[in-house]
Amino acid sequence: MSSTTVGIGELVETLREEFPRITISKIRFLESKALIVPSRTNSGYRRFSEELVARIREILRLQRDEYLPLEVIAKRMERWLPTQSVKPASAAGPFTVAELARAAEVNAWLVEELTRHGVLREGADGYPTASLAIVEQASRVLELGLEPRHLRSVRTVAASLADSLRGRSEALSRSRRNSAPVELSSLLSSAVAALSGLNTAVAADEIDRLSPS
Amino acid sequence: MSSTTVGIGELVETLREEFPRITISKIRFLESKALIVPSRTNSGYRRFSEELVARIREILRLQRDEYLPLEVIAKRMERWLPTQSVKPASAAGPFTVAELARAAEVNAWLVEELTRHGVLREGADGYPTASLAIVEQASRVLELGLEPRHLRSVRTVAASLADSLRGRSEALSRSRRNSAPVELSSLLSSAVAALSGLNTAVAADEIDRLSPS
DNA sequence: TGGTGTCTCTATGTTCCGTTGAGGGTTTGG
DNA sequence: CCAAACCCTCAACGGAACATAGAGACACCA
Repeated sequence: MSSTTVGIGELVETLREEFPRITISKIRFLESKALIVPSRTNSGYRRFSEELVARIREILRLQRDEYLPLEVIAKRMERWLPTQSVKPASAAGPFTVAELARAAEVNAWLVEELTRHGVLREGADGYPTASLAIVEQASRVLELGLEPRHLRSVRTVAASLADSLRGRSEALSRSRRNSAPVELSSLLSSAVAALSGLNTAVAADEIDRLSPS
Repeated sequence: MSSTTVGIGELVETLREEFPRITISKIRFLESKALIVPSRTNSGYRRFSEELVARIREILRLQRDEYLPLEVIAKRMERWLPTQSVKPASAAGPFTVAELARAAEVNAWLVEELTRHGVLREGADGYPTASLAIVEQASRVLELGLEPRHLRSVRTVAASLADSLRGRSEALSRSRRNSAPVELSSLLSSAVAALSGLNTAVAADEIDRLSPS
């Protein structure tokens, strides 16, 4: 129950490895912008849980690698990471088809289509929580004219990606000093960013192939 | 040879449809930051070619949708779009395997692997110019531990994407007042951004599936 | 020729992203 | 119990990026 927490000094010490320019005042600044909500000791000192440390890493990474303004990061993170520990979660699974469709504001048939094509996976007790984000994102893509069947391979890619990242994460964990669980989600973000660059390049080539200028 | 050009007033008029807050002074500002280099009449008036208009659209889109700072946009665009019309192009195809490997600073075997798995396509006279970007992006992805074979499906997705976008582009062109070729590359960027959101969501689900917390 | 469009250049404004410093509590260990 | 190290809040400051506005002058078209 009682997971470990660190103070702001130790936190910055830890983060400095990956983000050399981090400072205590920047952490406080992030709190002032409501991107993080550390807990406090009785005397008012901030305490940072492991979860929160991971969240901060992700915030810094989004800022560094994707140049996102903090406001946008805040919006993006509120979907899938708790500010502190308890999340009302826009909605939590497992879902039924109807619940999922309702939560994502799409037709039930879309959920079924996505399932048929393996984009969504249905667990024993229904669709897992992550399904909601998937449906939402998929519907954005489909607005562009793609068909659900075109999305089949997304699952395939994701599976190999996840697999290779797990391996990498374990390797990193072993090589580092000690604990530092090396957040999978952080690795994942980097990987997806890289993949999306590749997607762009190949799609550009594809367009070129079909209608060479 | 002599394609049409527009003045700065007409340009802003045109862009306002998609970017309501655009102003003449912002266009001049973009030029001052070297993101665009319009040609000039003898008397010094700016003239904007269709190509350049497309480029400006893309700049504004990157700024609006992906929140990129102008400096980053500049860097990103210098790869694949001409500032004006002639591009030195970091290198232009068609390439041989060796040339491509050299330009992308990778081993020749990687080029061959990528070809074997359909990520790269070889034209009659060699690898097309777009191949360079593909190899560069792919090598970034592979650093994360994926294997070339995992990238197979990237081409598949890109192909359906390109196909559906072409259809959409034609539809849009027809429905709009007149010319406005509706830049494929701009549509493409939006689509890839959407796809990358989906990738993230599915990969997160995949990680969750393998090691449920 | 006059009205509108465009030019350059300089000044001003806004927002984001922090940093600094004053003034004052807390913790730890010798 | 006291010093050194750590942490707190709050308000002021600062720089860079992103524009906007206006003055003064030339260009273009009727």
